[in-house]
Amino acid sequence: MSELLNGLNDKQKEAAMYVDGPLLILAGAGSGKTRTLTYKIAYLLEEGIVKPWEILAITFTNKAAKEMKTRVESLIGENGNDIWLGTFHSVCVRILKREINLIGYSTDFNIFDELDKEKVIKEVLKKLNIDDKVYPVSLIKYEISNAKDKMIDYVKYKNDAIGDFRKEKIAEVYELYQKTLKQNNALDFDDIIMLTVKIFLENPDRLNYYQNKFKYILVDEYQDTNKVQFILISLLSAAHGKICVVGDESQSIYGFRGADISNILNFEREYPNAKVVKLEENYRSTKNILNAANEVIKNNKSKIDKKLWTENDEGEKICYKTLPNEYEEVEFVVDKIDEICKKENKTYSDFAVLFRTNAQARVLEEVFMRNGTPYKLIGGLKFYSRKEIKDLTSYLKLIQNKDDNISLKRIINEPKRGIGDTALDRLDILATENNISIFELIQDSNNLIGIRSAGNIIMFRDMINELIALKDKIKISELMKEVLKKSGYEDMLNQEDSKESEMRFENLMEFIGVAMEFENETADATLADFLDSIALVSDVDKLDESSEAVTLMTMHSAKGLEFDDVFLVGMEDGLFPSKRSIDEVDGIEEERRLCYVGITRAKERLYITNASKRTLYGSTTYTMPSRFVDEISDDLLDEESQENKSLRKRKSEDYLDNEYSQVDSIISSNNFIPKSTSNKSSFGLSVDSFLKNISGVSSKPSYESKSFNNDYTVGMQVKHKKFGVGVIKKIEEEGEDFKLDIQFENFGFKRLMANFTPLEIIEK
DNA sequence: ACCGTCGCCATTTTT
DNA sequence: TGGCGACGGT
Repeated sequence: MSELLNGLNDKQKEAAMYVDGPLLILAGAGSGKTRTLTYKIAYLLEEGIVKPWEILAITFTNKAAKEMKTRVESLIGENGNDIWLGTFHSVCVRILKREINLIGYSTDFNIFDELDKEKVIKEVLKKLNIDDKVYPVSLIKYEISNAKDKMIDYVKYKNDAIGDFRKEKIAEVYELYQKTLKQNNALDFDDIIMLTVKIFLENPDRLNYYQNKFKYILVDEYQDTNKVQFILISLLSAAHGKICVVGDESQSIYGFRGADISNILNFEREYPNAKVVKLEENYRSTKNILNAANEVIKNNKSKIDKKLWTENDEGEKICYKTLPNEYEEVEFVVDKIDEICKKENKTYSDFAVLFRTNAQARVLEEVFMRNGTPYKLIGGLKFYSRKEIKDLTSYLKLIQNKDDNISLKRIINEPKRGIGDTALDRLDILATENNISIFELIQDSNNLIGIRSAGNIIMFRDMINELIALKDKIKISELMKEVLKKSGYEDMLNQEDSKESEMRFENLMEFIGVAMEFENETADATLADFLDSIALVSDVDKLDESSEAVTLMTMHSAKGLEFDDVFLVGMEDGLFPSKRSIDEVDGIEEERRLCYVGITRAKERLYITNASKRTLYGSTTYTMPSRFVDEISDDLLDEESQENKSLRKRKSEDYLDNEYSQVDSIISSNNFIPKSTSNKSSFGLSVDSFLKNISGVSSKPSYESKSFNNDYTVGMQVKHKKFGVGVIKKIEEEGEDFKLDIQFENFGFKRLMANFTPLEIIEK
């Protein structure tokens, strides 16, 4: 036997070496799952059991795929590139690029993101004269996506809907939506998987080819696979059954997206000869943290019998703290981080703050910035959904795929070229009538007779044609620069000459930088490849562990990651577990699994916090601690936290009896605040400040307001009382304030808010 | 055609 | 709270 596997424990070794048939690895959090998978691939290759290109390995994120690839390479040498290693989506796109013409799409296809999708649905609703108040876009999006996850195309959906008026309506939308996508030669996320399966089902020879090609299949995070993904994997492994899936049902947190936990629970039923290996030793966390996780998850009914243990130390007790409001909650976090950093030899990247909803991110950002604590926020405002990035992408998508009407509509009048809605509507109708794309329609100037902006449309068309001619002659990054020049986008931003337009331009430059990086990494990089790659990246993929900053993200995004010290913030019933999950039995179980994921991210220390009063979505409420906190027994908490726990329990009851009703009665009995209209009183006082006046409680701490300060310029030398001398590298507008990126001589890079930071200007 | 303003609405998680 | 669409004025 090879020495290769010496780095594994017995169970891991057993899992790595079993390659004869279906294998289910039940891998608890922190049990060395990725390690086992990596070694398994290395073992397969080194033993000569399969060739690299005969391995199909599917991970949950691109980042995980990349990591695995490098690790395999460092274990066995240089041929990791030939392995088919990627997410379900990236692997399927790769297959579709070869096979999609079998189902009547062309290989130039574009991938539509959520925004494109919504646009199409809105258009369809309008065309079908369906009221989007009765059938909201969000609902339809969800219905279509759900159907596709279950392999239900619009024909079947329509059949199933007979007799149900509502469903019949939705079926109509689904049908036209799908036809529109096809006409645009575009796929949405769900199509990528569903159509791949469709090709296999309709073309046995193609299925056969890939069945023979992939002699060994591995799937990571198996608990998060949905029905179509299950079918895909089953089809591909049907011939030889050489399949290894790894997962942990306790970490299944994507049920809302169609992930089907029964895929993993019933694996042994699907594959009766399957071998099962349980990895139960945890290498990540202290005993206290692990016990807390175990205590929480044991309240779930549906789980496979499995208990994590560790030989690590007990570690510190868990800290549970309640703060008056969400601002002070985060201030506590920031102070704690500073305190630990000072005391111990830790860097900011050892910390993570995890939260349930993205809406919480705003306060986190505000307080971190004000305090000068470097942070990286994952998710939230996505780079690729910024207007300017979407615009440039739309140009590229149209250049790549002339049938993409959605992209064309987005940019035909961006920058403004005097082509308005009336003209566009006419083009749209005409194109639909002739069954061609809008871009094709405007190739013939005769089609534009009678349209006032015909001249402008012709100029637009010629410009795009020129860019199309350039497409294969120059590099992607060069093409992007050409687009910005020829389209007048660059001129538009220059003319605007505001802080905002400057920022937009910088974003575009950053985007071009991404393209350059792509060109360097990928041999023969085509525009299509680039567009696919940006459509399929997630925010976590871009997480840079090396940069010294605290990671702020949702618990969902945190899956698969680990940090020394973890803060779980906003642990309040209604927020976490979320209000909407509380009624559903399975809902609360999924939330509990999410909590389990959150807790098990921590290696050394775990902080759990909540605010007794929280303002979210514009309304302020008094909160109750999360039920998950109750599930952690007292002996795992430090003394102060135990007190807080019992106090808070009583206190929240008190709130309901006394304080809350008191405040409530003041509000309702007082004529200052008209209940029906808004939360502003006739004196312009918000409920917040009103409450502050009567009770001395405020949800936002008040800060001394300084005069509005935007005297700073890039390159200026400044002095901060804590960080000393530094140079301003970047200024970004942020509401009425400015973010300043400053490189300090002794304290490194910081991001500060101009209005909250006392800075002395040393030199201009 | 364009731009600004108003009011309504939802509001979990995302490959 | 804020994002988005509808509407109306220029």
